[in-house]
Amino acid sequence: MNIGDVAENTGLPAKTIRYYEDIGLIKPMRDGNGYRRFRDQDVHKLNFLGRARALGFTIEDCRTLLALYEDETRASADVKRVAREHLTQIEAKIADLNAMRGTLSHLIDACAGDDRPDCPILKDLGGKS
Amino acid sequence: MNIGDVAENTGLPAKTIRYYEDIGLIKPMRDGNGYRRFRDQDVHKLNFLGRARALGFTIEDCRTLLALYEDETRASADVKRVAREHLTQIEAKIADLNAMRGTLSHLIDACAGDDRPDCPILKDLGGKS
DNA sequence: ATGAGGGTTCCAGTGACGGGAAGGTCAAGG
DNA sequence: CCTTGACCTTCCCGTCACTGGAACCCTCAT
Repeated sequence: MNIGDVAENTGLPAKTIRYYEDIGLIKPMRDGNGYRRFRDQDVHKLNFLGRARALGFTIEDCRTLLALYEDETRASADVKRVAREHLTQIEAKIADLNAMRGTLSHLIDACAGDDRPDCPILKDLGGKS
Repeated sequence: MNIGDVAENTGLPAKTIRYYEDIGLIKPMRDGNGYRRFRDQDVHKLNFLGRARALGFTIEDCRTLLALYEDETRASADVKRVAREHLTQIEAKIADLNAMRGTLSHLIDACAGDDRPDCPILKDLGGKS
């Protein structure tokens, strides 16, 4: 399989696939003409990576998870720890965003949104609360 | 005021303040020795920027908001539009993160987290659901 | 004179790619 | 045989909002 077919199959852009090779996540073979040749195992890894990235894992987490995936002697505790730490990050981000949303929607509700200059949003940002 | 005092007053790192000057958000004066000299209006702008950034507005949004802030003839509708668009982005992000959190916590709950290799997290990422 | 503690500029790096240039390869059609 | 168009390759720059660090200047106290 060439990179275009793999891109279509995995849903990952060709650029991303090349990037993943660059940083050593996958190691496809090469044909005589220099084209990358992807075996099933490469495609499988890419699907793994795509799903892990979709769950928000960083590339370094993905590297770790992939290594655990390939290691038949892994302890599931190691996987779980990585996942739990990531979950903690996600929850922290959600909390931050919820705080922003709360403040913002409050301010938006208070703003007339007409052609007059008075604006509680700017008033708040300006510190005159 | 020199940059160090401004940094302390606003809570913004000196590096960030220099960056904001670089990209034209503020235009502090210069002393004879080349040091930046910040007037109250500069400090005020920086506080504005700090608060807007804390609400998650992009730098370009901040530029827009600052321009509106300075424009006595603005329409609050313009401010509100910027804020609403940002709120939409935030809500989209929250939705994404909530979806991730749901899947992740599900998988984490299903994982024994012991020294055995069996792991529903990896099984899911591997596509064998 | 020296040292500490400001300040300055400029360059490189972050994460995870995306855009685009310049060029090699391949299969099909005229 | 030649061309065309769709692939593929590498390489470098840009993103966003900074952060770190090097190399250097200024000021004041000892």
